[in-house]
Amino acid sequence: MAVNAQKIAELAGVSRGTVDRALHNRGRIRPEVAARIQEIAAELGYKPNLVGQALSRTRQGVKIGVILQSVETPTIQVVQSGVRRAADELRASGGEVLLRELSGLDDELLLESIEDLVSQGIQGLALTPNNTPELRQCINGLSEQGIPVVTLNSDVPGSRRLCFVGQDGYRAGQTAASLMYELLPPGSKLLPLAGHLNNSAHNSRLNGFIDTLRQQDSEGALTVLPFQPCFDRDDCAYEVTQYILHLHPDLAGIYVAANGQEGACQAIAETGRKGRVKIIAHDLNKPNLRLLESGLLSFVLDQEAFDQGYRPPFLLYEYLLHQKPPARELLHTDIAIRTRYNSDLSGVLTQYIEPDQQ
Amino acid sequence: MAVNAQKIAELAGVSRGTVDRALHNRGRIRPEVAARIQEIAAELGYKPNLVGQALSRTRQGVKIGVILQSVETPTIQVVQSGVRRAADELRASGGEVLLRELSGLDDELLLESIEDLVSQGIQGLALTPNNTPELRQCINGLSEQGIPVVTLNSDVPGSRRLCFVGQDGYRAGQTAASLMYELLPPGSKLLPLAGHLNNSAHNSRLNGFIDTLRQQDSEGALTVLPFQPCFDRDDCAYEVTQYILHLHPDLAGIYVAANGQEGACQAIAETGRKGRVKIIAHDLNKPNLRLLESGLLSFVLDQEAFDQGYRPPFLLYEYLLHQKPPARELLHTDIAIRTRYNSDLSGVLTQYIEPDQQ
DNA sequence: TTGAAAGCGATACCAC
DNA sequence: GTGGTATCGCTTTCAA
Repeated sequence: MAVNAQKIAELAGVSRGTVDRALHNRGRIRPEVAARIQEIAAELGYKPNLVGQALSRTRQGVKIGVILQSVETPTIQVVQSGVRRAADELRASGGEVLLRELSGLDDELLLESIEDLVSQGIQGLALTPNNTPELRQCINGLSEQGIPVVTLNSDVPGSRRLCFVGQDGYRAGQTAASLMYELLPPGSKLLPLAGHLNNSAHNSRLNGFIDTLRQQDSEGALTVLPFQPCFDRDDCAYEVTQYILHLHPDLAGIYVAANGQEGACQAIAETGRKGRVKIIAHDLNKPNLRLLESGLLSFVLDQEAFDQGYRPPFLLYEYLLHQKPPARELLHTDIAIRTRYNSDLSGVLTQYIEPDQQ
Repeated sequence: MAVNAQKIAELAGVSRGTVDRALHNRGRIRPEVAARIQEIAAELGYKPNLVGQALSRTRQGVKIGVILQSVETPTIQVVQSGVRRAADELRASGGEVLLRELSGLDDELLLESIEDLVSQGIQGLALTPNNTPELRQCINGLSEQGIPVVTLNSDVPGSRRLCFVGQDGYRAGQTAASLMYELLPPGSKLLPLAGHLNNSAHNSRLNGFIDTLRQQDSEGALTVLPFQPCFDRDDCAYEVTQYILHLHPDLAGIYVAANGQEGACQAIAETGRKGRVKIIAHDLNKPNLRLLESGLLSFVLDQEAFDQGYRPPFLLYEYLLHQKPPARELLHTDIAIRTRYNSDLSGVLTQYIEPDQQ
């Protein structure tokens, strides 16, 4: 049987309440008594029973707010299912999750939603933020008010958020680069396709990709063509790919840093170059899984979007209930390299990539 | 505020105790009362508060046994750190984990350890089993006694274990095959290196690998040389690789299904074929990470050994405390494709692959 | 500054 | 069959 507060109390000749105050530096206790109690606790290797702790604290009730933007996109829908799962599980532990789902990116609407949730009495907030000065200020303000904030999927670097949960885009781009390096013979020509030019998450992927290829040793070096923006549109990607194929019939690889992979794949398929032009894209979802299975996509780099929704409520819960901060300020989700054979393990993944489930 | 047993009791005009019996079909209750209570509970969407439930049950105390064999191997050491972490976390919830660490594979010693743990009063057991008739019988026996068993890392198929947590070797082999298929030009020669001929886990990798390559369409087909056993020894792998290189100077890829990757890599490096012969091996550990970084290994397929140790104690805990069986009988850990760029995310992985930590 | 006691939610035991 | 009550471990009043 593990030691509990009662045992320490007996050994110290005081009451449980006193032990509690000593161990949590709550004051209202004679210093020498506190010291002795802490000594005894350390000696016995006392660890508070988290279940008891949690149960006791449910008296205050833990209320956590979550705001997701761009819920119309497949990736955020996976994030969403992670949040829902977390909400379910936390409910079974007396926690409450208030979820707001917003379409598109709208700073004003976002700030309104925050206001609303705060007025509902949330004690912690997780959200997909916009990287604007207003929002940074808002996050810092909440933090000062004692409402910890977790950013997810995208970050506001340098703000006073508790932590960020999401992909390390630069690293993901590097990973894509190393895959290309393995896949293609020296001297091969590579085309990077960008999304919107002002999307910082996608840009860091692109930078990671390009930087890494530039660093390759000269003997195995690949030729990187200038990147082309596609605005996350398949029709643009299709057109660009066709055009580049025309200019460079010996094109050997395409890296789709944002969206548009279906367009690029179509162009490759139509020109009979399937398998001869290797394509790497991001995010495991239904269409991408099909492209993997058809052999048009060589790899998909997944950002584990489910985790990005699932973890933040728990991180806040832990922080609020046990004062336990996250292990790191940046909690980068795994960069999962997916092929057709490791994309559907025991049905675990399929439920994540199915956004229209209920 | 979520509904609790008290509220249901009030609405039904009975006591909490009666509600409890009704909801858990414990008998000693008038059927019509039970029915009414269940109806009310369903209507209110009652979910028992898991924290309260857990706390209540700590009175009996949950004692879980874990037995690991071959603790001298790097992979099992990672499993071990997963078990230790789980033990720590469960202790904070009133659970107790009794861990037995055995060197090598020894059926007799294993059975003794089981006996020992059972006599200590464990209510659930997780272990790395040998696939022998005696052990199958033992597992079935424990299961009948009401002691659920979880197999981990390797399985005893068809036994009455609660579930298995570990790699799907066949799928892993398939993944390796698909990587080779992407990496190498049509017609390339491939060498599969096996471990011991009687290791069923390693054999299923090999089968997955060979089957998948045989199914490739003829236009992109690769040539698979007869596999060579290396007995998990680097010196054997080194010798075999040198010999095969001699016979087939145009060798383009090596798949190390078991161990011996360092020997194979050395042979490739020494003959100046680094990068020209692609090598894929299993399990992310210190030496393999170095080989990845040096570029000798193209990919490492990791089996997430940490999870294999971490999850079983929780699965048993959940089962014992809330009668909640695992989602599936086979809980296959992710087949993680690792390159140098996605092998060390935020330090999360490094602590797993560092077996000699405390 | 300290102790005693009342919860948190569910379960188990003992009366009736 | 059913209700009452003690209990798990901890936090938080309220008295003293």
